[in-house]
Formats: sequence, structure tokens, C-alpha cells
Amino acid sequence: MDNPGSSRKKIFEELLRGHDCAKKLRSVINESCEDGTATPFAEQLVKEVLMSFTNSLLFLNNSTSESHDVSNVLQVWDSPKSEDSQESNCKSITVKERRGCYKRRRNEQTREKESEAPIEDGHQWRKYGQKEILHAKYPRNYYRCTHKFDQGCQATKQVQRVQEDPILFKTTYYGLHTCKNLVNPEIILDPMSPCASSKFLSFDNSFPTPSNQDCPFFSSSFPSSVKRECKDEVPPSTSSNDYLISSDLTFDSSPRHVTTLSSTLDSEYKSLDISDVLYDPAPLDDIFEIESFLKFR
DNA sequence: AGGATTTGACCGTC
DNA sequence: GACGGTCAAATCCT
Repeated sequence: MDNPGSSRKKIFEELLRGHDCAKKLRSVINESCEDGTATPFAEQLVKEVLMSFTNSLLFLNNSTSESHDVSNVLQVWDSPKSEDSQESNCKSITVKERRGCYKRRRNEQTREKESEAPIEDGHQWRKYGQKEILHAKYPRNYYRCTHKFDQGCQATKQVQRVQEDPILFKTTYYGLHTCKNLVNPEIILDPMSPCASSKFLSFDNSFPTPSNQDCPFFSSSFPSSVKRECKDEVPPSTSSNDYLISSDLTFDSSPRHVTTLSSTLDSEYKSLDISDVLYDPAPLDDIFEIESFLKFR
């Protein structure tokens, strides 16, 4: 029986092959048209095929361990497992005994964002701690993914007001979401965004733009009136699937799909390597950049 | 009642 | 020993 890594590699290669074929098909279709552009329907079909391959590749990438993984090549978020190898010492003991089996973050890939309000980042978070930080005027708030225990999602974030500019909140993300909420996130790109290079996602319609009123995650630093973090920073519908591309909407440059969310999510996912590639609202061809990453293995 | 937040304590790292 | 990250009991909210 093949080892998992080998199987995965084969799956990747097959997906890439399909991806490549879809690309060629697109060229064929375009060439078959006099003006070099395919019919909208054909174009849409090709897009959907490409999206399917892309999502599969992305899924595969997200669901893998860091070994034998494009994550390594792509410098995808990885948990500091190597560093924490001794953590296994903690796993066989009881929860009570595990207490204190904590590691200070070090050399872990992070992404940071500052915004005027707590960020709607498309995930559900639960606050698990607050800490006064030395020389910092405002406490740091610690959040973990709500799905930490039910899905083993290791994503965490820290939110702290910016001392120099208390209007701003600095959010630091650690780890990738591996949770999978399979509710259709209806992700779209925002080709109109000024930060075209930021590959962020937007969720169709309705989730509210966060405001201080809605998302007062700061507690003790903010007296009384605000005790809770915003009920949900997000609609309960997103997760690693957030990174999936909706074939309906993706790459649709029509402004009607542009939601106000862009401004709040915006460069949230800037550092999402493979996701970046996949969601870059640049011309469709850019999506094939994934190949250069994946073939790097 | 169940889920989320608060907060003091624990413990690894520096 | 100080600091920072996490745990978990107590508390709060819906």
C-alpha cells in the first residue's frame, strides 16, 4: 500500500494534469472563435472546471500535514510542530496534567492587520484569554477558533489596540483554519479593490460591516457598556471553505458582486500563499501560477 | 441549560 | 524571575 505522502503526490499530479488540460481547452475554445474570445457559456464552463481543480488542490493543501506538502514549498502556514515535537509528552496525559504545557510562540508564521474596528475575517472566534502586556497601554486579547475542539482547528489570533493610535486594532493571526463549515460561503473576489494584490475574499450579501458597537472585543480596557465580543464576528458559514472559489462568482469582474466587505476583509489573507494565487483577482491566467508552485515539489 | 466571556493561575521560554 | 500564552473554574448572557 502506498504511503500517504505518495498517494497525495499522485493526487496532486492528477489534479494538476486536469488543471493543465482545462487550460489547454480554454485556449482551444478561444482560438476557435474569430475574435479570440469564447462564448460566455463556454468560458463559464471552463471557469467552473478550473475552479473545481483549483478547489481540489486547495483542499488537498489545506488538509495535509506539513510533511510532504506543498505547504513547505509554499511556506504555507504551518504549525510549529517541529519545534513542539516534545509536545507529544503532553498528549497522553490528562487535561488537568496538561495544564501549563504551553509553548511560547516563536518563529511561527503570522499575518497582521490593523484596522479601525475588529475585523470580520470570516471565521468564528472564541476569546480564551486577556493579558496585560508589559509597556503596553492596552491589554492583548486572545482568541481561538470556535472549532478548535470539534474540528481541531488550530487557528488563533491576538487582538490589541494600537498604543500610538487607539483607534486602530492590531490583529495577529496564527495558524491556518482547518475547520470546515460546509455552508456555502459564496465567496467572491473584489476586482475593484484598490489593493488588487490583496487576495481577499468576500462573502456575498449580508454580513454586517463590523463596528465598535457590534464588535466590542475589548473588554476590560473598555469599561462597562461593552462586555462581550461581537456575538459572531462572522456568519457561521465559513472556514477553510472560505478559501474555496465559487464558480458562480469568482473572477466575475462585474461590480454588482462587489460587496462592502472588501474593506473589512481586504488584505486579511494577503499572506495566504497558495490561496493568494488562487484568489488573485488578476486575469484568469494567473491562476495557473499555482502550477509553478506545485511543481516545485 | 448551554454557550461565551472573564480572570486568576499555571507553566514554558527568555 | 519576568513575561507571555493558555487553561479552566466562575460567571454572565440568551
